Amino acid sequence: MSSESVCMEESWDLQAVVRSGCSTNYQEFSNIMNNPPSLFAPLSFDQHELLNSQETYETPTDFDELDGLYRPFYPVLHQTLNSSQNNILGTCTNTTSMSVRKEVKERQKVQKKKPLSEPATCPNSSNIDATSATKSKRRENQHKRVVQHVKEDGLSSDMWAWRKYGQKPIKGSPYPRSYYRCSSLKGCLARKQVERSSTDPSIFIITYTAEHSHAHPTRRSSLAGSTRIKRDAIKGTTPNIEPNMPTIKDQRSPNFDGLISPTTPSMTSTEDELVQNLSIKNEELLDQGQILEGNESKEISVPDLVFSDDLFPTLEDLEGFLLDH
DNA sequence: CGGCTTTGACCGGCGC
DNA sequence: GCGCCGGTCAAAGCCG
Repeated sequence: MSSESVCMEESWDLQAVVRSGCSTNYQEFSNIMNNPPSLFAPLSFDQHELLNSQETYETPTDFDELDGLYRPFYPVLHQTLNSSQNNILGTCTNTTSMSVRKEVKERQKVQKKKPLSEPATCPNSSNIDATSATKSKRRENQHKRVVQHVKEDGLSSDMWAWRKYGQKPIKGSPYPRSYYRCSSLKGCLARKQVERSSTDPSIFIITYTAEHSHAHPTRRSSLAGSTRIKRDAIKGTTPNIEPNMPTIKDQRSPNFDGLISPTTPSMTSTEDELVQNLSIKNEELLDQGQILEGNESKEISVPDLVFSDDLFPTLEDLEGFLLDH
């Protein structure tokens, strides 16, 4: 089956796309270079984003200069990485956790947090009408989407911790859609929808909306509840194949449980370390102001490659390495 | 006991 | 304005 890639972007923040996709991470590239891609378990969502985002670049930045140097590596890396995670059939991405952080902060300023599940993080938000905040959030979620088509075994490639909060039958599809929110951090706006493809039941359509307001969770936190999730994934593999749902109320049927719970944070130690290094390095760079987020951003932009600043302490070193290869 | 899933109810967007 | 539909809420119950 050929790869599918669907990108739903209705009012896309291209700048955010470019900035986020261009974030340099030397540590991760170091890991990539030091560890053959075949050693990776399925990559995280963010990692996958890093590896698929160069098509989105449009705004000329400092990255463009290096871009030409890095280009020869793209096919190689993509080939090897794709072969190592062929369970992901296609993806269209727009953001990474780096650019996400600022955007989420901005968003949190204008959203009134629900007192129970989402403690207020911004005191200034208290005077904002909750209804309008909900509206804007829904609208926003509708506009920013990342869609992945994965095989069933690819559902485990997402190492974020998700908590299911709803399931709805979707008109025109025999399979229900499950709704998940990030459970790693209260207040994280990241959402995930999972539904089985009506045309190819072996394919799951995963739609991510909003972004995580935090770095990748640690192994401990990301695995919270994974036992049950795995159990549910096993017990719930029978899809609902009743196209005409009995319309009782809100088109929801009792016992309407046809979709497996897709979140199985099966992280290998290598990937775990890689992700933690990525998060730590990003934090460090952010603290040092090496990664700027904004129109005046001067960040060094490398789409598919992430480098170790131990290996390449300066850009000259990096360019030298690349020219030698 | 904390975190998870389940599921009926509610809400807003949108098309007619 | 109305109804359909998708997305979310929240109470209840389950599980380790």
